Amino acid sequence: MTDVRWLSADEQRMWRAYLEATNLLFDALDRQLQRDAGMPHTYYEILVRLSESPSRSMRMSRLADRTRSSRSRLSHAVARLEERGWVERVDCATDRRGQNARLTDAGFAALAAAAPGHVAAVRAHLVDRLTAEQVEQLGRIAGAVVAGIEAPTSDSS
Amino acid sequence: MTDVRWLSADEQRMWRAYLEATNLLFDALDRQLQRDAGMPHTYYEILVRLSESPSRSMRMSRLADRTRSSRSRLSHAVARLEERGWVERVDCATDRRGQNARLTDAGFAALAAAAPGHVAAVRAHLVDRLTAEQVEQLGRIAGAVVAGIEAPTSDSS
DNA sequence: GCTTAATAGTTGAGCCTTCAACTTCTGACT
DNA sequence: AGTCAGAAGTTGAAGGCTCAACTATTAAGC
Repeated sequence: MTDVRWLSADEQRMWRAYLEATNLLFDALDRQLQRDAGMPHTYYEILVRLSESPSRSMRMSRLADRTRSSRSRLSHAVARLEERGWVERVDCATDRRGQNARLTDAGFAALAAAAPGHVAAVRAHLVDRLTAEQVEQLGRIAGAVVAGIEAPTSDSS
Repeated sequence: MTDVRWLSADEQRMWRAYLEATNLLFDALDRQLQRDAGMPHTYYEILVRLSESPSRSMRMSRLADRTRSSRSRLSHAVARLEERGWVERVDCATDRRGQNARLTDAGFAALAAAAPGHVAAVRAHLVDRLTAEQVEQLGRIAGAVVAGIEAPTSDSS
């Protein structure tokens, strides 16, 4: 920790470009969803995960892991989604501490209404701007980053 | 807009991996900065941009553009930074509407103190997990995304 | 069986961001 | 000079996120 390994010129360029692209992209997607579907992207993801479960419901902690969200964040989010009638909380049968979040029909409808516009935006801003090769490259790069953060190497300070 | 071009399996995989990686990465970086330097990443970027200006100051609107931030966000942020004594507002000489944000010595010191830990985190979580080739690939990909969002093709609905 | 540690989830305060006004000033046009 | 559209910044309210407590329940160790 005594002397710092600064970024090289190439690394610096990449990092700033990545930062810029990601900021722009996420802002654009969030704005599109907020405007056209009345929800932030994190809520959209929650609905997606629930919709993919056969029972359209999932344990809170599992849902938090899947959406890479803190339990606190998820708890607040589900409370909001419940107010809108898009999600219900159901007590867990086997564990009295547990809660299941269940997607309601209204929630499914909201998701179905939001999806086309969102996918179009993801295409317009990201997927359709890349070659098939780049799609593969980005997938690999993202995988490496996820693996690195999930399995902290050593100190992590 | 009548029928939707959903993502292919490959595209879907990439998109989710990218989403996951970016969420994890930005959360990790934000937490590191907040914990060790007491500032969110957006504030760090503001300080960086100011520090790179010869006069250590910049017009508010220019700074907003450079940091990809809304004017409102920047205004709030600079207010916060001013409270901490890291930035000062200075009236613009040539345009009475204008304000310049100026990095103070204390602000520069705070940035200098924060930088090593932040760079180490960027390395640990991103740069050092990629090959030189991947650094170049990601730079190119990010550039394409930025170009696409900056120059909206057509409808953008 | 009893104690203790760990898990599941919630809550409230504080902070950051967004959005939509709003004020002030400049520049262009007449 | 006079008008008026647009630019520069700010502000306050509303909503989402983080952090640190906190409750309730389960699992583990003795």
